[in-house]
Amino acid sequence: MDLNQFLPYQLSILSLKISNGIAEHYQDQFGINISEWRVLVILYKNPDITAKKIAQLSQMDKVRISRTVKSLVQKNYLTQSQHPLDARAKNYELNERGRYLMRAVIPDALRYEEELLSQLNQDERAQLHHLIGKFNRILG
Amino acid sequence: MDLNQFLPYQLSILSLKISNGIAEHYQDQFGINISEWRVLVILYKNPDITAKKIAQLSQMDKVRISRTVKSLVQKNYLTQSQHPLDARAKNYELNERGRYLMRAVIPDALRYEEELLSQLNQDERAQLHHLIGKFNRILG
DNA sequence: TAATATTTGTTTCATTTGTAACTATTTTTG
DNA sequence: CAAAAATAGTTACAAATGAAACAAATATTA
Repeated sequence: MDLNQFLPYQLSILSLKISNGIAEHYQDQFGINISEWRVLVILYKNPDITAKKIAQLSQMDKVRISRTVKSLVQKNYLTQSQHPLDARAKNYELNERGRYLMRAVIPDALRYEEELLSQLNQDERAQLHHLIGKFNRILG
Repeated sequence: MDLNQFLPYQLSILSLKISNGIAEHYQDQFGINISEWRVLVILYKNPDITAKKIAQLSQMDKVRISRTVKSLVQKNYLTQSQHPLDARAKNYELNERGRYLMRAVIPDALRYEEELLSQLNQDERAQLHHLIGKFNRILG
């Protein structure tokens, strides 16, 4: 048995390389971590949603969401407001500063992705897309 | 920008699913974690090597190796011996109990991998292999 | 060969993370 | 409608992690 040929190992190494690279880049360039980045992306497209909804959309757990929105409010990228129907919940949305940040961050992210994908030809891209979909179906 | 279509995000979710599944399985079945599992696999094929060599082969950092071999020695799966030429280093190898464990763990791991791969046809397997190799080359 | 630099491995410390317990509120049910 | 159950979110605690400092030994170099 060769560790380097073992699929789960290969995948974890690969994904670690990619996400460490991104994490470092975002920390340096924008002072945000991956959790914060994910929540910001979600809120950019989905304004005025609760932590629960963020959790659903990001696949992050509620503790992490709680900490992340707290930090983003402190950094003054989000505004919090009472949920109109549920006193337990709060709604979150990007404030002007948050939207400004995202107008820089998102093109940057897409550029990074495009740079990765640009090394693949059309067939390889399609295969990648297909395989990711398939694994997600397999793994639930 | 859709988080769910963003490649680095998809990869990290995927790899997390796979490695969490495995981690839980190994903890339940054999009482070992992923770090321990990796070091055991390395030592199964490479007896009598130093922590440094383990680090090279596993791509784990030296702190993690140090802790992992310590724990494996405590759990009595490894024997430690002085390195003959370098007083700073120790050699590690599986003892009988460690080899016994690995004779159970390795087929189990390969079965898991095979179960994953069995859901792919021959073309898809080849594509997967190709893409992993390509990404590793791209990302260094 | 003595001084300096490098290497091997461990420990310390701060950070991240997840589980479980908790509070507060809302929903369900008898 | 009151009691019980469920839900939204936070906090407390413990485990995992990594960077940096460290000790000990080896290698280099002047």
